[in-house]
Amino acid sequence: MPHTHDPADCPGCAAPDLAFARHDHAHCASDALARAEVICAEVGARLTPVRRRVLEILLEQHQALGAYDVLNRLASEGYGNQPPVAYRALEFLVEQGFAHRIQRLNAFTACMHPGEAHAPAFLICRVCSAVSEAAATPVRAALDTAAAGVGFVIERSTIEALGLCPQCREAA
Amino acid sequence: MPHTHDPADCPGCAAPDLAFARHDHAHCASDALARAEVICAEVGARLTPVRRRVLEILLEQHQALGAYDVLNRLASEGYGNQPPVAYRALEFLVEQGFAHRIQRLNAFTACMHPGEAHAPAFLICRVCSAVSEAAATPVRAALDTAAAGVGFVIERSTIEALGLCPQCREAA
DNA sequence: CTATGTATGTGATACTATAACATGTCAAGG
DNA sequence: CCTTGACATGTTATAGTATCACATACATAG
Repeated sequence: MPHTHDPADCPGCAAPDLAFARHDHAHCASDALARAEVICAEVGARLTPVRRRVLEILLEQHQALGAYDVLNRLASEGYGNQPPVAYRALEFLVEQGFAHRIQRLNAFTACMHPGEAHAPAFLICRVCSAVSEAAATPVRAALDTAAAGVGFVIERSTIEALGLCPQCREAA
Repeated sequence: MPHTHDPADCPGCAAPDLAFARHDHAHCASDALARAEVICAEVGARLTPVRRRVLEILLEQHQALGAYDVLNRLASEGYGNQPPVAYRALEFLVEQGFAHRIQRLNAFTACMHPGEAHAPAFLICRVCSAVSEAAATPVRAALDTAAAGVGFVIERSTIEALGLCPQCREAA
């Protein structure tokens, strides 16, 4: 049941460090899914069963999953079990902005802010593998400035950081 | 013949947009190689024939080469022709800071500033495939700020941008 | 109903990367 | 000198990631 999204109402959205903070993940996930459905309806994209299921799988945790991890899940649930099945669904989700590819991990993670224009940076914990989508507007601005200085026009950017999340840092 | 490196003396170093600017590439490449030799001597690392040759190959152009591209070159010149040969040499070069891995391309490019501490950002032209190592200190600072805001400690960062270099932009 | 575009199924293959173990090389210490 | 140990390379095999190409199904507009 899609519902209007009020960030103030959403424990997940309220925290910028979503992936690293305790939060109502069921809400967080169902909300992202609902927003994806709304966006698809608006733009006429088709959130088919496989695509929807892949998004659900990605939304289960704040980590990145490899295409073959996704594929194994799909296969065990009766969907196709050939690589293109997973890759095509993932490609669709990335195109629509419902998921992001994490270059460093050759893996994919659900987008926590579908529909909102954003230049994301990803914070990847090397211990617990949590992936957090950080606000990167200033980062992207600095990158644009550096590029503009040499006459380069940026079309897509990849900003990823590997390190320790607050919890794992404290544990160490 | 190794020589002392004076940036003011180096047409390459003078331009921040090295890869995109016309420059004395022979000088640019031989200089980077010479600096790598000096650094190896200083830290006791061994720039063996394969490693040196791989660095020379990477230095031939301001583009990124895949491990298998490098391997093919090596094989055609009588070095080993198994993947580990290339991967080990590339790993050494990256560890020593003589080369960088471009995550987006699964490829490697020679470092234009070996020995100088730098948090590089890479500008990748999608048309001519040139890769430029841009000054990214402000970018990295913005990223550190964003990470610190959520208590995340960055250990390694990947900052890459895909787009159009000045030449290709003009041509389009 | 059927033509068309889009999505999926499927087999094969290409590309990227590492494990594991054998062999070679070189320099320091006996 | 020679041995020993650390590092580098050679080689086989295999793991992991991604795409091609073609067949089939499915939904919707005309």
